[in-house]
Amino acid sequence: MSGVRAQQKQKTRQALIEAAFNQLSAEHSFSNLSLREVAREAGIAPTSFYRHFKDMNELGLTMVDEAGLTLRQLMRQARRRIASGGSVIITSVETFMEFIDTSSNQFRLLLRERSGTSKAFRAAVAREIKHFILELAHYLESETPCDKQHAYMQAEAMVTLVFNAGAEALDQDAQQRAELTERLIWQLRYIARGANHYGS
Amino acid sequence: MSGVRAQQKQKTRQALIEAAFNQLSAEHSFSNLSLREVAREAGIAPTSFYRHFKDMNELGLTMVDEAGLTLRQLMRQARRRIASGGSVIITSVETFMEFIDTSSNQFRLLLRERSGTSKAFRAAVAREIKHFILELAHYLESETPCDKQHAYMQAEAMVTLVFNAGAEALDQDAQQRAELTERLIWQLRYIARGANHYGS
DNA sequence: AATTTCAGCGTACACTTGTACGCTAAAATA
DNA sequence: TATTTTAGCGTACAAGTGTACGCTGAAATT
Repeated sequence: MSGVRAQQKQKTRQALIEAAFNQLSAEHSFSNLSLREVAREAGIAPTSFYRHFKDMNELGLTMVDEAGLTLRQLMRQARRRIASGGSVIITSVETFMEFIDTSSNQFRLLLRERSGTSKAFRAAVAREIKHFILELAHYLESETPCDKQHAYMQAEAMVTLVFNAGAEALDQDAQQRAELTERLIWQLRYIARGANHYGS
Repeated sequence: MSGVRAQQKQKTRQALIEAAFNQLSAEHSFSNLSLREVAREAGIAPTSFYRHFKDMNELGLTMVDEAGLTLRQLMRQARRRIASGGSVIITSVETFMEFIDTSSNQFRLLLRERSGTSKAFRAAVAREIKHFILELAHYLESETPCDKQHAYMQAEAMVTLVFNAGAEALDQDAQQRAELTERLIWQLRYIARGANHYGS
């Protein structure tokens, strides 16, 4: 196992994934990608693609997983920052905005495939987001005076708003983003306040 | 003017638009549509398409306008229902869910192109949504004890949640939708409560 | 050392796509 | 009535797509 051979295979597999991410942009969505172009950028022949993925679909699902992983890692980092004494809401929002900024193509993938044309894709993205919501709900339940049900609904609403703000931020400059972020923070406060009122 | 000729032209133009809407579905987004297929379903030769639209893009923007119009008409109807004594939140949500149900392809277009690959599309959808938000903000400002700024942020948050719930509802059966709707209504209450607290 | 496995290649094929070009017939205009 | 306008058609073409098939050489296994 893990010989020169398998190692090289893993390498070009990753090259395919990275090539595909590279080709995502504001003007290019996953469904616009062609197998041939991805293979070209990865430096292999079109037909060699099949040695790694059965389908473009399979590649895509792998990419969703990878983007989800990135997101989860980032939020773990956010939790560390919170533990060492930051505001929950502000730190989370800032961290998420960093994700939009540094991994915009990964975010774009999640954003678009959430309402894309493949049920499997939509399900995969929904799973990632649900993970996110559950984590936040768990936190809210233990740290605030809040019913379990209300904690979940609160978390769901918050994640929805953050995610959507991220989507808007993609098209904006620094100035607009700052305003957007400020509004978002207010909106999260509304929810926190409302949920605590109803859920205790 | 308005002779037999112009009338017929208008008719096939509408046929193109309807053909395109028909071809949208859970598995087929606008960017997957091909000029030829749309022309085929509309019953004209591919090259005749250009007599009506310069581009598939131009068709798409027209479709966004049409979907926005449908939405606006529906919400006007909602306002009438509210005026004759319904709960604001519940009536609005129900009306919106009807829109998802009866015009799902129009909704799908707005939903997807909001984060699609064409800046013009994104802007067009954003415009429709903003219109929506402003209307709601105006209402909230006059009917609840709420700062102008807070009214806007409240409206924005509410519209975001409703829109997103609609997106989720697309993949769900009646049972799940009912649960989703119930959660959504709670979440809107959170926001209303929170905004009224901060904005007065 | 002999054999098997398999990542990557090149060729080939059947399709689909957008659109340029010129024609036709009927409606509109003069 | 004679002329112009134009919605719609058919042909044609270059470009791009996914993928079937068989080969090769080097790594892995026996």
